[in-house]
Amino acid sequence: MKRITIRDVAREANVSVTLVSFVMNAKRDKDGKLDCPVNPETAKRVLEVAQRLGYRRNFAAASLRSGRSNTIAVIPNDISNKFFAGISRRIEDKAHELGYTVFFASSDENPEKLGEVLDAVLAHNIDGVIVAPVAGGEYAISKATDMRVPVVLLDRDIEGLNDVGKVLLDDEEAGRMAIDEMVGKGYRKIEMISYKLGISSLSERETGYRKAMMDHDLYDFAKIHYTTYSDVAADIEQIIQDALSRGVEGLFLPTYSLSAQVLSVMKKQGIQTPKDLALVCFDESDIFSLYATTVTHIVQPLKELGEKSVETLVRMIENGPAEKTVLKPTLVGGGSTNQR
Amino acid sequence: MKRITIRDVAREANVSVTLVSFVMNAKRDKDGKLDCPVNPETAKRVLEVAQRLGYRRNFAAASLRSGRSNTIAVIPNDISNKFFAGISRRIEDKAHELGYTVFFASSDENPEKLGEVLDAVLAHNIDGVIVAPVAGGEYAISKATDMRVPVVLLDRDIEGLNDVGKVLLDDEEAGRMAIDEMVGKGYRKIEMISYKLGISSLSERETGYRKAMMDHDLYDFAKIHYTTYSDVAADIEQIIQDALSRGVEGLFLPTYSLSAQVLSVMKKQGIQTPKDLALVCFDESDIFSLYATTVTHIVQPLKELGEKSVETLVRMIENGPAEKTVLKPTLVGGGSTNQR
DNA sequence: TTGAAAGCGTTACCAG
DNA sequence: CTGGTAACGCTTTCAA
Repeated sequence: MKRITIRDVAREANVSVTLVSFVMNAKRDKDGKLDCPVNPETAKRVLEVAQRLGYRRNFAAASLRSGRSNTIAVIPNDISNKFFAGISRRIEDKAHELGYTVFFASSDENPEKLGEVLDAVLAHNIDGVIVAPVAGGEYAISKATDMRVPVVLLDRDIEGLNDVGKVLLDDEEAGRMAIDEMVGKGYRKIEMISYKLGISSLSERETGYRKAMMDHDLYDFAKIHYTTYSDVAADIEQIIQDALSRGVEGLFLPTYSLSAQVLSVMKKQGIQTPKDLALVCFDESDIFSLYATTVTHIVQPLKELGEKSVETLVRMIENGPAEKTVLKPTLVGGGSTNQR
Repeated sequence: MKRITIRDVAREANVSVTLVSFVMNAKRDKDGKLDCPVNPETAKRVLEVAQRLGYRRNFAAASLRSGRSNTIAVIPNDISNKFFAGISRRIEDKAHELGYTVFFASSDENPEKLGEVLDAVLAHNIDGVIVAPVAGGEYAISKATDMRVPVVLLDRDIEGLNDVGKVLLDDEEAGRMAIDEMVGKGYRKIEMISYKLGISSLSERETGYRKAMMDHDLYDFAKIHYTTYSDVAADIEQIIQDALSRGVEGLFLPTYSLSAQVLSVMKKQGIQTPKDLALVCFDESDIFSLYATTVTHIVQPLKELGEKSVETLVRMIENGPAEKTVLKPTLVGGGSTNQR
C-alpha cells in the first residue's frame, strides 16, 4: 500500500504538481470559494482526484520545505494536574479550529526538563509554544524567543522577558475576593497557606490577601504560612493546630492541592467548617460540593484562559504583536463561609 | 540567526555529512561507546563541533527521509478525564525513556473525531498509536492498521481487530472483587449502575458482577441499571430512590463519574453509607478519602497500564509481535463497606 | 491561470 | 572506516 503523493494526484488529474499544491493549500473564503489562482473547474477536478486516491499531505515534507508545521506545543508543569486537565481540551479545540495541532509535554516543575522539552520543540519545527513557566525557567524560555519561536506564558508571569505573549489570571483580585467574602460574612482573623515556589500566580494571590486585610483594617491578623510540595502533609497538620490554638477564624487556600490537604486534615481531626474554621479554596473539584459542608472556592475561567492563549499565540505566529491578557476569577459560594 | 545544518558541522569537522549523520544517530551502548562504524576519535571531534555550533537535528527532514518520526500518539476519549490524567504522565515518561516523543489528542467518545485524529496522525508520519477506543471506532482503527501503523488498545478491547496490541484491566475480576467485598461484609442485595456505551471495560465489569452474584447464590437479587452520559444526573436520583424502596443494600459503581454522581445524590438527600447503602466505587480520587465516610474503591494499576502500553507499542514499531497484557485491579477498603 | 525546476536537511545506498 | 550522491514529498520562485 504505497503512499499517495502530490505527484500521483497531478498525473491522474493531468495538471502540474504546483497546481495540486495550490489547491490543497487553498483555504475556503466565506463563500466557499477557494482563494487561489486556479481555475475553479481545474480545482474541482484536482480535489476529486485527491479524494478518490486518498491523498494526504506529508507533513514532514511540507514542514521541511516551508519551515512551518502548523503545530504548537503546550508545556504545563504537569499534564495530570487539575488546572491543566481542565484547560487542555479548550486549547486543543481552539487550536483545531484555527488549523493547528497540539503537542503536550510536561516540564515537571523543573527548568532542565523545560529546557529539554523546548529543545525537542525547536527540533520539530514547531511554530509556537504555550508555557506555564517553572520558577527558574527564564533561561530556557529566552532560548526559545532567541530562536524567534513565539511564546505565550499561561497562568504564571515572568518579568523581564521580551516579546512574550501573556494570558494570566488576575491573581491579586482572586486573593482579594477570598478575603472580602470571609470578612463580609463576619470572619476577621483570616490567615493563608501558600507554597514557597517563587511563581507569580501565588505571590500575587498573597498580595491580594495582604492588601485586602489592610483595607479591612485587619492587617494585624494577617499571617501567611509557607510549605513545600514535599512537606505539605505534615506541615498542614501543624499549621492548623497552631492556627486553631490562636483563635484563627478563616483560612484562604490559594491552590487546589493545598485545599485538598486541608480538607483531609480537618476531616481526620474532626474540625468542622465553618464552625471551627471558615474556608475559601481554589480551582474546581467535585470535592467542593461533596465535602460534608460545601466549600466556597474561587474558579478560574479555564475556557477563556485556554482559548485566549491559543489565539494570542497564533496571532504571534502570524507576525502579530505579543499581547497580554488578564482574566477575572469568580467566587462560587458554599457552606464553608456561611454567616458567622 | 541561521539554522546550523549537518553540512555546517561536516565542513567544520573536515568530514563528510555521512559521518556526521552516523555519529548523531549512534546510540551509546552500556560502556558509553558509540555503536557505529566510525573512528572514535573522529566521532569525538564531530560531537565537539556539533556541540560548539549548537547543531540540532531537523526532525522534519529526518522524518521525511526515513519515514519514521520517533513520535507516538496517544488518543484517549478525553484528555481531561480522571483515568487519563493519571496515566498520561506514565506514558510520557516511559516514551521519553525509550526515545520517543508523545502527541496527545482526544477522540471525544466520537468515532468521526477519532477518524480525523488518526488522519492527522498518519499525515504526521507518526510511528504508532495508543488508543482508548470509542464504541464504533473499529473502522477508524482498522484504517490505521491497514496503513501498517502499529496500534495498541488501552483500557478498552475491541474484538476482531488483527495485529493490535492490547493492554487491559481484568475488568471481570474488578467486578467480582467489588461483589466479594460487599458479600464478605454481610451485604446481599447488591445492584449495579452502568453506562450503555457498548465498550468492553464496562461490559466485562458487568459480567464480573453477574458471575459473582451467581457464585454467591444471590443471582435473584442481581440487577443492573443503565444510564447515559447526558441523563446521568436525573437517572441516578431515580435509580437510588427505587433501589432504596426495594431494600437494596449495596451498590457497585464501575466508573469514577458514576461514583461521583451517586455520592452527590446521596449527600443531597441525606442518604448515608454504609448505613443506608454500601458502596464500592471505581478509580482514584481525593473524594473517596474526603467524603463523610471514606469510600471503598477499586483502583487500576495506572503506572503499569501506561508503561506497558508504551512498551508494547515500541516493540511493535520495531517489528515485534502484537502482545496482549491483562493487569489486575486492587481494592482499597473504606468505611462504605463496613461490616453490616 | 499554469508549469518547470530548484531546493529544504536528512538518511540510505553504494563505492572506495 | 569514510565519502559522494540520490532520493524523500513538498512549497516556492520564476517564467510562460
